[in-house]
Amino acid sequence: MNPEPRNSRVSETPDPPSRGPQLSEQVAQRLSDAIQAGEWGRGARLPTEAALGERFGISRSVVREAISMLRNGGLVTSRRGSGSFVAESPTVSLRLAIPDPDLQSVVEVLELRRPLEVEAARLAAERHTPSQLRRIRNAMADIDEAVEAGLSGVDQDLAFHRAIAEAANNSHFTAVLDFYNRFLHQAIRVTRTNESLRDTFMQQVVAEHQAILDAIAAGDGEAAARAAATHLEHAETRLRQAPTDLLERVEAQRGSASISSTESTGGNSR
Amino acid sequence: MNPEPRNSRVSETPDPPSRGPQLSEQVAQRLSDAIQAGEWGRGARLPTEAALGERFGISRSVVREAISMLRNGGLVTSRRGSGSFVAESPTVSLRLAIPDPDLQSVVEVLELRRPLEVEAARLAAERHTPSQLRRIRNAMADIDEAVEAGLSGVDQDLAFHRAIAEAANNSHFTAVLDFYNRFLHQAIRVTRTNESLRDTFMQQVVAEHQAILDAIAAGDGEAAARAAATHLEHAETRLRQAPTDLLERVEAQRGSASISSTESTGGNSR
DNA sequence: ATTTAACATCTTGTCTGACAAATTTGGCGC
DNA sequence: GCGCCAAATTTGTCAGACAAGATGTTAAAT
Repeated sequence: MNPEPRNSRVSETPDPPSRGPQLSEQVAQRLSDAIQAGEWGRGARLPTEAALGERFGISRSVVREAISMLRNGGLVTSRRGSGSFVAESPTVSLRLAIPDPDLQSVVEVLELRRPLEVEAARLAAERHTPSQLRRIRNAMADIDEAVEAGLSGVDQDLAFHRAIAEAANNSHFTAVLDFYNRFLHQAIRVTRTNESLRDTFMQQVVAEHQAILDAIAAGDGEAAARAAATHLEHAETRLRQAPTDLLERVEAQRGSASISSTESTGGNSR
Repeated sequence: MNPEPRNSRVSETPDPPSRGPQLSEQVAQRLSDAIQAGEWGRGARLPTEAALGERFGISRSVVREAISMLRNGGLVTSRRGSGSFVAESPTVSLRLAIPDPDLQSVVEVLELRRPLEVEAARLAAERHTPSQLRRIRNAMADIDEAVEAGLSGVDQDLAFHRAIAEAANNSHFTAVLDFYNRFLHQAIRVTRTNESLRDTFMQQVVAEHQAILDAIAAGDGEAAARAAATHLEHAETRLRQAPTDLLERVEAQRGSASISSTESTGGNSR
């Protein structure tokens, strides 16, 4: 029964929501700024949704959307019945678009990965625990097994490299390598499943893997680094040898499958 | 005493929302899964919020929250009046918590950064454009300027390293280094502002920077890599020389932020 | 007096309905 | 076919209500 414009209710507008792109985004931005300005310290409970709505002159829905953004950004956490809190450990996030992979972008990613894997191999040689070394060996055996079973062995290959990164005992290596693995997964698979190349390649790959493993087992960091560097250089060479093939296959796959993955919401504990 | 499910209103439940942690999260997960399963291809418009609500047996609010999560995760985009669409280029995200910096975590990050900066220096030597070299020189001059002005020069120092990463002409290097810079910013500042150490340190730092710059300017990738490696090893040494100082300062900064009762069971599920 | 149990209150999560704003669609005249 | 306008569609925002869970207070019990 009140067809008046929606903002006439505010006799004294507490804060005129400036017309703009997205109201909830503006609010999220202002809240984010306020948090980083230290208005509420780490772990502090921030005002209730109703209070924030009044403060910004908006409805609770918008406040909830804004807080949802901050929550997804890792800046706040919410507990039902209790409130929303500034995160104890704010997070920064690095995002990577996953377009249709082309040779250029794959090469760029490999360029970044190479020094990381080399260093990871060096650290793994120096720090690996017995169980970690065992896991690397198992991963290598899994590759053979998968290949003999006629599979591409891509997942097992990635698992091998991941086991090495784990043995470096520095979680950042696994995190970054996992991150870029999501990007490389498809591209690697494309080259590896190329039938004509697989047989000759696999011999090389196995030998190179063995060299890395031996160096790590021997605790020789320098040798492990060299072996890893060699392996990755050869991997790039192998990739470059089948560029047309790569592009063909990618093109064929474009229509149906959307390659991607985002962990928008974290893992469920149960 | 009557725990009748709140969904008794639905005579035929289209899809019983299983009891769980967060309803909207479940829906977001299921939507994410459906997208990755290819139910809707890239750029496709997904069903209206009302339709999704009916499909999952939930209200539009929850659908909106779920879609909001996916949107923040870079998986979908929404256009008012038009609909919500699967993103053309989905993204993966890497997240890093920024706790109160302790020596251990800083060292781990530096361990990851070192091979990246070394490789970036090598690539910069081989690929830099004249304007990029100019920018590196300017950044180095800015450090001196800032230090003479009594500032810490931290921002200028980071800008110097960033200019090198830019000259590598591989965007992933700048992205990852920027990412970890957010983490290191505070820690570096703490050590650098240590008055007693600054004078002697700055001479070393300037000399090491100069060596990197000369190698890059000469186009000598190997020399640039060596100079960068030396610089970063020394940086870690300098950091380790003032561990107590670091911890002191960090402790001093914690006071301002009210650290309320830390729930033992609290933890963070994400 | 201390511990335990019930209660009142507060806060976020979800539901429902409505309207606003922007886009898409269809029809109409030409 | 093309341009223009109105209607239908869809997301964004508002408003109010209840449910679910957490917190703090009070009363009871030992």
